[in-house]
Amino acid sequence: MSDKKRSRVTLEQVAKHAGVSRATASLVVRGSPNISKETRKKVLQAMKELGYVYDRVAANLRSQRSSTVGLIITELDNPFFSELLVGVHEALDQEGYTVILGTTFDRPEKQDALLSTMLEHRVGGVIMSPVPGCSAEMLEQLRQWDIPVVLFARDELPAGQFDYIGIDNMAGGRMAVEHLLEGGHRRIAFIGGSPQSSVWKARRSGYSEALRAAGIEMDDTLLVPSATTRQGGRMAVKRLLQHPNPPTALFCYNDVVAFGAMLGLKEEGIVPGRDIAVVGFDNIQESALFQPPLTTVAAFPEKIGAYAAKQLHERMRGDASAPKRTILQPELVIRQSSGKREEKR
Amino acid sequence: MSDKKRSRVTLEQVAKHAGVSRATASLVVRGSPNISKETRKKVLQAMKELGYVYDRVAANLRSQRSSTVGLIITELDNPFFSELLVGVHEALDQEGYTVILGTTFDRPEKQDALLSTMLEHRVGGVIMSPVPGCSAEMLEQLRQWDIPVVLFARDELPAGQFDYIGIDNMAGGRMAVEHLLEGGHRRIAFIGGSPQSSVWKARRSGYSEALRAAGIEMDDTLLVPSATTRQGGRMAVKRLLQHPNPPTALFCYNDVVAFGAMLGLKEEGIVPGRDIAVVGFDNIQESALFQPPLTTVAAFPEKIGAYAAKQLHERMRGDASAPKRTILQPELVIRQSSGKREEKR
DNA sequence: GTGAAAGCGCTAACAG
DNA sequence: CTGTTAGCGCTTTCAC
Repeated sequence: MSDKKRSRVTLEQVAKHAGVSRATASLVVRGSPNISKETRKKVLQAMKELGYVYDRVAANLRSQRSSTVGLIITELDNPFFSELLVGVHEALDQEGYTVILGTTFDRPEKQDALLSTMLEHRVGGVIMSPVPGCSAEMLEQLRQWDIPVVLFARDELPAGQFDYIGIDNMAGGRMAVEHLLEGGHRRIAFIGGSPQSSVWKARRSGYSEALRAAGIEMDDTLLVPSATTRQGGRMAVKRLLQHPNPPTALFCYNDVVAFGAMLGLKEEGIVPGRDIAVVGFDNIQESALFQPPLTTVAAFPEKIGAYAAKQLHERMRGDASAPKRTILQPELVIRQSSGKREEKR
Repeated sequence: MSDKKRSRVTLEQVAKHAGVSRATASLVVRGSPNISKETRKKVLQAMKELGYVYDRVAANLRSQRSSTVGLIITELDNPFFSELLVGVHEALDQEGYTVILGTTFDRPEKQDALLSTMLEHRVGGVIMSPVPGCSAEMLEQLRQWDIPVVLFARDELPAGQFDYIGIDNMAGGRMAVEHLLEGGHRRIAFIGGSPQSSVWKARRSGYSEALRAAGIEMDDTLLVPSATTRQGGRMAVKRLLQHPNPPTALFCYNDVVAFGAMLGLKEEGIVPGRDIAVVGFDNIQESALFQPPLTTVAAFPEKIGAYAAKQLHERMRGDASAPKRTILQPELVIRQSSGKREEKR
């Protein structure tokens, strides 16, 4: 908390300087059309001379509106999320909102704390990627408070209560595995990620479904969860290599895990894309540049972010219709890590 | 701007419910010690029952303090900046500040607009990575307004006017080039980045100095600026390959450019780390995982961010000493892209 | 220790 | 078109 007390030039002073009333000056500031050209000019002049800065906080307090929105993200070190952030942020910015940023690092307490802080700061709405295990109290409070909340990228919260923007993770998982099946693979592992998360469950369903459709029996020993990091992927692969009957292909929870996995493979002298096929998920920028370039399922983070911003904007403008789920379709991007020779750009 | 008008539970209501005055309730909320245990309990109880949420905005307005700080970053798609963001954000958060985020995309007008918005939102201070060509007016206004501003990562603004945290780019450039010289290279190009930027100039000075010290004549045709992106690095390399007397080593403006450059080289059948040496700058996470792993100059983004946050905090607490420059020392991280066989971890 | 009154900088309603 | 009055939710004197 800052200790400085600052003296602001107030509208009052501007008004006095321009020889009008405070109310008139207020109208000018807000660009009301019902002001004579001359008065406006006088006031604008006075503002400039005095170095007036509009006090949006005071204005919001008085008018009971808000020009800020809260943006809660889980982690920034995964490029998927920073791309997401770019998308939302840019869109919100364009709508004229000021964004208050919060990072949960995937900790529920942190998320609760951030939501509280944001309420205290009178945000007009919140866009968030929820952590698994979000406290019920907090949700209840949000609902009571009835400030619009848009979820994105993950839907850990009870479905149907809030708007949600995300991609079809199940379809994505299916696509990835079908691609591997087409490549002739029969033993396909699903590695990385946390089984508690809704996203993991969805991708895993897609995986299972594709295998089932191909008449392949599920082998739970090929399910190797891990931290959602490079290191996690690396460890998962090492464990998998101990397997008596190891897989010939890996479907990775996401691209970051896939990078880690490929790193681990290389360390063991196994060449991804030749000795073993690897598919990721997200299509973050690096995936095109990794060696070998990563075959992956594109999840369009920036697009998701932009949609989420748009949805929140509508809610904040009064749209009170039932919560809406917007599900984008993922796309398979075939590169070399899955052993195919085609290159799709 | 949200249209919703919300009804908040006010302190007044809490006070009434608890049978005390508003002032007393206020003291309780802020944890004043001069309150009897009993009264406190009553008030806390009332707060809970009514679902009271503290209105920090109203409080700040009245007390003329601020609990928010503005954080202005230039681009998020470069991991260097997202790592920087993590560092600052986390530190600010720990000090109890709420952060308002802005992205300039390296456009001066955008930066001006963001600063204005932040002033309007009564931020108590600003941490920013300035764009080249920051308007003089804005600076003047900031100074007049006299809200603490801490610059980081880049110092485009007139030196000595604001606090600055960064690394020694010149030393970094020198280290990179000296390393290449030790590898026996004589024709070393400096590619990527924008010559207008202070960072570019500093790295370039280090480059020149190292060459001069080695008695090598500068060859300006080996200076190939570009967009600070992978694509930029890729294009720069392609251009350089047309050179009648091409370099045997590349010092890249930063890691992202280096990745692009290596990509471009591979496309031409040239193997970085064997046929040509490549050194980057920043040491972002990916650089350890690229193929070949990138030799680079570590710039410690998270550390810079944390320092910047700390510095701002002190200013906001009233430290009025002269502007301070904090320059961290970079470190060379040798990996395979520069042709050495040692691996430093 | 607690209460009453004033006011942060602005907007909203209503007069004129 | 412009001015007057009231008050957003809180903190801050200053009494008691």
